[in-house]
Formats: sequence, structure tokens, C-alpha cells
Amino acid sequence: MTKWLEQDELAAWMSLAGLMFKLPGVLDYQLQRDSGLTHFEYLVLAGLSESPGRSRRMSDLAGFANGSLSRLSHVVKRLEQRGFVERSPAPEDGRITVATITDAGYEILVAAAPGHVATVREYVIDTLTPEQLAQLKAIADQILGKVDPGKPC
Amino acid sequence: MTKWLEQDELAAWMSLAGLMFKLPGVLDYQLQRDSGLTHFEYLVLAGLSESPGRSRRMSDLAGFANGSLSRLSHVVKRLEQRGFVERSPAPEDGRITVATITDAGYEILVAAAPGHVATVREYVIDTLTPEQLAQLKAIADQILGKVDPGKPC
DNA sequence: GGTCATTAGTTGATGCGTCAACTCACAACG
DNA sequence: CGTTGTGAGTTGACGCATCAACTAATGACC
Repeated sequence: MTKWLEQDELAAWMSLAGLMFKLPGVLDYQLQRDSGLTHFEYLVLAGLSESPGRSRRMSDLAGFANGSLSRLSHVVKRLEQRGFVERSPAPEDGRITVATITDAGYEILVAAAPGHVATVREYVIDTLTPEQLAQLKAIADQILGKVDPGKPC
Repeated sequence: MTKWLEQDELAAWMSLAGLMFKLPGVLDYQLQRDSGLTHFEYLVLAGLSESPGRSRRMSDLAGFANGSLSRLSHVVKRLEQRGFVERSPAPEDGRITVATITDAGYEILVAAAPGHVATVREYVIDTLTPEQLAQLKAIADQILGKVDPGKPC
């Protein structure tokens, strides 16, 4: 006995689905073209740059960047090969890996930031009223709370 | 001279980014596990099933499913190999390809629908008030209008 | 009606994300 | 202290998306 979607429920859902499909492409495209970075890679570098010691342990970073530990591991390996981050085991617990952003990584992040922020503004922030922005945050947080119950907002 | 994001702008954006990263995974996981379908494949089949003659031309279908023509072409090829759709050139214009959902495709769609709708309800629709649902649609449509100016809502 | 341009769709190479299996380090328990 | 268990991260295989290059069909223009 399925409770199907009403007209307006369906319409809202399809709009959200459209967003989920299209927005990532726009952001990735701009970052890739202008800086050779993925949106996810950008988030990883940003997460490191704003952490104390420009370092962060992997699982923490994965949570920040909204990705799995496995995904992060692959990405960090590539970033390391490109010279943007370094990895080292934590002294106090050998299981933990700490990633650190290098100077080169910081530079590419700083170079990428303006264009990325401008894109976020253009497509998201500046098309919405301050009210809508607040609504959006509330809505997204509620859904995220369901999707990912173990994460503080 | 970059105009950086204010605290609340950043917070809203990070919440939306979190949603974009996590929600697709949840939907794909459920559909894949229970029906062996991707969310995108589901949308393709759904788009065909509700079309006159259970058929639709490729570019039209791509727009409906929010994907590129290239992506759709690959997906439809796989769906055809699995026996869920068929392709044929349009009689009036040889460039056009028309995709048609088969009986088998319709059956798997019907079998997949309840679980998918339940998931959408659980994670999205039922966590929001009717008001928020309307807000969400408005917000998503506005952003989509920027991202994809050539699409009616 | 022959050439050129445009439109619709397909294809193959490449790169990323996911899943499951694995390693290694620490903790707990006897 | 050994043995078993759990936590953190890594790895490799596989599948899918993307981009650019391509084919084929139609339309336009002289």
C-alpha cells in the first residue's frame, strides 16, 4: 500500500532532483576548467587550510567534505601525488592518518577560491533572498539529519 | 576583489553542498539494492512510461531526466541490452532516435516504484512541512533557472 | 542539385566513486 | 601477555559519467 506523491509533492521533488543532478556539474566544471580541481578536492583543501596546523585526520576530513573515508583516501592520494597535501601517521595513535596541506596546495586553493565563490554566488546565493537562504539552510539540515543522523549541524 | 560569503551564506551553502553530496547516494543505494536500478535509470524508465506510446525521443528524455544526451545514450544502450527499452529511428526524421519502454521495463519500473517513493518520502517529503515543500520548490526552481536557462518549469 | 552548416545521436578513452576485502594498530579480556 | 575484537585507513576491481571526436541525416543557400 504505497502512499504515492501528490502533485505538489512530486513537483517539489522533481525540482530538487533536478538540482541534485545539475548543480554539481556546474561547480565541477568551473573549478576544473579554471583550477584543475574537483569540487570535492576543493572542499578537502579548504577543510585542511582552515584547520589548526593546516592538518586534519582523515575521518574528520571525510566528514567535513561529505564523503566516505574510501573516497577521501583515493582523493588524498592523488592530491599527494600532485604535491598539494602530505600524509603522516599520528604519533599518539598509529592507526590515525593526518593530512596536511602543503604550500603548493595552499596556493592553488587561494588561486581557486575567488572563482569558486563567484560561481556559488552567481548560481545559488545571489539568486535567493536572505529569507530563502535561511529557509534553504533549515530544509537542507532537516533532510541531512535524516540522511546522516550522526552529524551535528 | 572577491565578495566572500557571509557567515550565514556560507552555512546555507555548506548545508546545500552536503545535501548534493549525500542525497544521491541514499537514493541510488536503495534503488540499486532493491531493484538493480540507478536513480537516473529509474527516471529514464519513468519518463518513458508516462509518455504517449510509452516512447520519447532521446533529447527530450535527456531533458526530463536532467542528464546530457551522451549520458542518456550510454544508459539507454545498457537498458536496451537488459531488455528494458528499445530504440528505433523516427520515420519522419532519420536523425531522431525514439526510445520505447518494453513490457519487461515497465514491470521492473512498477516493481521499483513503491520502494523508491517510500525512500523519497522518508528522507525528503515527510521531513518537511507543506510550507517548506513549497519553499523548496521555489528555491530549487530559481537556482535551476540560472543553471539551465533554457528549461521551462 | 551540390556544397556547407547544423542538428541528433553515438562512441571510446579517461578518470572518478563505490564496494568489499584487506592491513595494521590499539584495546579488552581472560 | 596472548588472543580476540574493534577502529582507521588503504587498496583494487568494477561501473558509470564526461569530454571530445565522430557519423549520419536534414536544412539552407547559391
